[in-house]
Amino acid sequence: MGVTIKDIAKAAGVSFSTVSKALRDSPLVKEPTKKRITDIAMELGYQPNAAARSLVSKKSHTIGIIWPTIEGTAHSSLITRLNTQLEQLSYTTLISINEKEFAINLFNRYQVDAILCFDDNPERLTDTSSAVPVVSYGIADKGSSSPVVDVQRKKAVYMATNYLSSIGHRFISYIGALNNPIQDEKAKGFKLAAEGLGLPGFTHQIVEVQKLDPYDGYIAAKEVLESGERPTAIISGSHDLSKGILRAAGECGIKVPDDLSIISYDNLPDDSDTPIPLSTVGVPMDHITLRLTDVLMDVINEDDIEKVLFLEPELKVTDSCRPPSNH
Amino acid sequence: MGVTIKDIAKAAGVSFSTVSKALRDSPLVKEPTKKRITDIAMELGYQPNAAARSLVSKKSHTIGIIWPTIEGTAHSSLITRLNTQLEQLSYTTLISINEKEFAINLFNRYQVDAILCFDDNPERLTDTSSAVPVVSYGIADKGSSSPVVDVQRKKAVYMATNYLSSIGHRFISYIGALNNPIQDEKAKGFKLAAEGLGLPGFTHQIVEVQKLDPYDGYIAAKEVLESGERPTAIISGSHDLSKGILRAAGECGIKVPDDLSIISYDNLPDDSDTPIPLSTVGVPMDHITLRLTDVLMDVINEDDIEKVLFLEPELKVTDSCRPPSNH
DNA sequence: TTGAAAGCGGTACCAC
DNA sequence: GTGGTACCGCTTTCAA
Repeated sequence: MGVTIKDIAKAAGVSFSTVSKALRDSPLVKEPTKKRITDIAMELGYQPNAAARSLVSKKSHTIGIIWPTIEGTAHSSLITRLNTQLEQLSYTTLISINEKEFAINLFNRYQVDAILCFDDNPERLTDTSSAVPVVSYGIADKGSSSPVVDVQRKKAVYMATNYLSSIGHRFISYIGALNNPIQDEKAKGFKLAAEGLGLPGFTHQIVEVQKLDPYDGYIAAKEVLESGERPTAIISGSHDLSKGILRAAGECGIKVPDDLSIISYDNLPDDSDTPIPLSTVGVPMDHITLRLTDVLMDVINEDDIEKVLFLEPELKVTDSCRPPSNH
Repeated sequence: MGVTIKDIAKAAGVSFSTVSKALRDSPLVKEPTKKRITDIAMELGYQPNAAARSLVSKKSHTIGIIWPTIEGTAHSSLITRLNTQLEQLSYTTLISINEKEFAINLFNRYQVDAILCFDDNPERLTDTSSAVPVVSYGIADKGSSSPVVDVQRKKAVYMATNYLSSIGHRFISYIGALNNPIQDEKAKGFKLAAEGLGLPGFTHQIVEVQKLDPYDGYIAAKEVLESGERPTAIISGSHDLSKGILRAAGECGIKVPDDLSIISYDNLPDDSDTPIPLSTVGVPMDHITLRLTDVLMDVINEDDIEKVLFLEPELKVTDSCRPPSNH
């Protein structure tokens, strides 16, 4: 097996406790000694043993992320950012794709300092006991005992719907998935706003897709736009869906925003991979990353933590939105 | 912090070494004692400390997977299967999305038993030194010192191309990505076969896409099929691309397989989410999973390991292929 | 400024 | 069958 501090101690002719201090850059070791030791460590390719270290220090400087829905690809971008951000706070990230309970146990055994759980199914109340603090990214749940960060998807789509009606739209469609609680939230926001408006002659429509790829948006939009009576505005459940919707509009000879307004639920910064800049609504990814790492640091330091943290969605209106032309 | 075997020992009125044995189901402990101890452990919610355990046993029963290209979503399905398969071998899986060198160091510190690296960039020769054995999934590379499992993407597409020409096709298009070495391999196989055929009047064409979503396949196929002279067969770089291609064909009034044959590069089992069953070529996902876990177990047990393991692609011909109608 | 020694939570090998 | 004890590699007092 690998090189230990004892090997280094022998090579440097000092005691192993001196090596330990030197490697942790302790001021208790004289500079020349320190340099000699670090040089030898480098040369020998020393890697500190995380097991031994976390055993004694009770800290691993590691965050465990539970991500059972890997195949959905939903959170990959957020996880990448979190990984980067945590690295800057000198934490490393470990991911498990096992289901919640199993992964929590796994990370408890590994003594990670905190766990972040992407739980698409917040319903189950089974609050697995965990010595390590757990933070969930999902939907605020009254019953949950661990902190939850909620990006208020319902509110986001609600805001978008109200905005579109406020500038005159009277027939709005929502295209999105309904097949899990997270996605369903968005549709709920749409329904809530549309039904709440109570405007005479106002029409709304929910079109379900199974996946959130551009392709699904394309298919759904084709159906919507080729039917007799068509909406003057579409709200889409994701950026990718919107790409497909844009293409469908193009093929149907429908101009955005002249004949059709589009708002996309989206956390991504505008990466301009669409023909026109899309109007979006949602909590910007950077906010999510920052707040999530904040909460993780808080639970690690046992600071006072609010049980539920609602992040505020933002509506960014661009050229993809305009009052309907017939008004 | 958590419950330790000493807490259990105290509660059960036995020594902590007895607890250790009982929990590992050693035959050296009398049944009633064992039961009493395991009951107490359960009640107290005992979780063995992985750090302590791997420190002394030098084994963690954990495999580290390095997956820097998380956002590409390419390997998610394979990773899910690996996770399941390894679980059955009583290994747990930990994933890092950091870049290779960093992740290797991380997993070395964590004393995982073996590392599996999804390295899309096998060119860089920097063979990071690792006390833990590393297995790569990628492209066989003469220089590499650690075992590589190669699914021979080039050969797979080569086989598909030759098959299509053997049944009479004289104009074949390849639709796929070229933007990384892995994807490029497939295009190389196509080119190699097409140019090697040396048939008079044989035409081939490579159409590049940036991503492997159905949408990209749709766009590319539209272009190909709407041009004047069009191919009688298309080989596609992925299952998802093929879905888009099928749709494009449908919209252009081109019948598969009557007017157009399609073979898809694919490792997935037929999940029949296409209107007609697609012909596929590639190493079946189950083979990959099995061989990969085999190799991992081998390196762990220090069995003799072949440095390079080529897996054989299979061509599965279904109703999406047929000789061109004008022949 | 350095070294010695006591653990951290387990496993495994001894005695009894 | 059970308990005692010596580690695993490291951090952290406390003495020298």
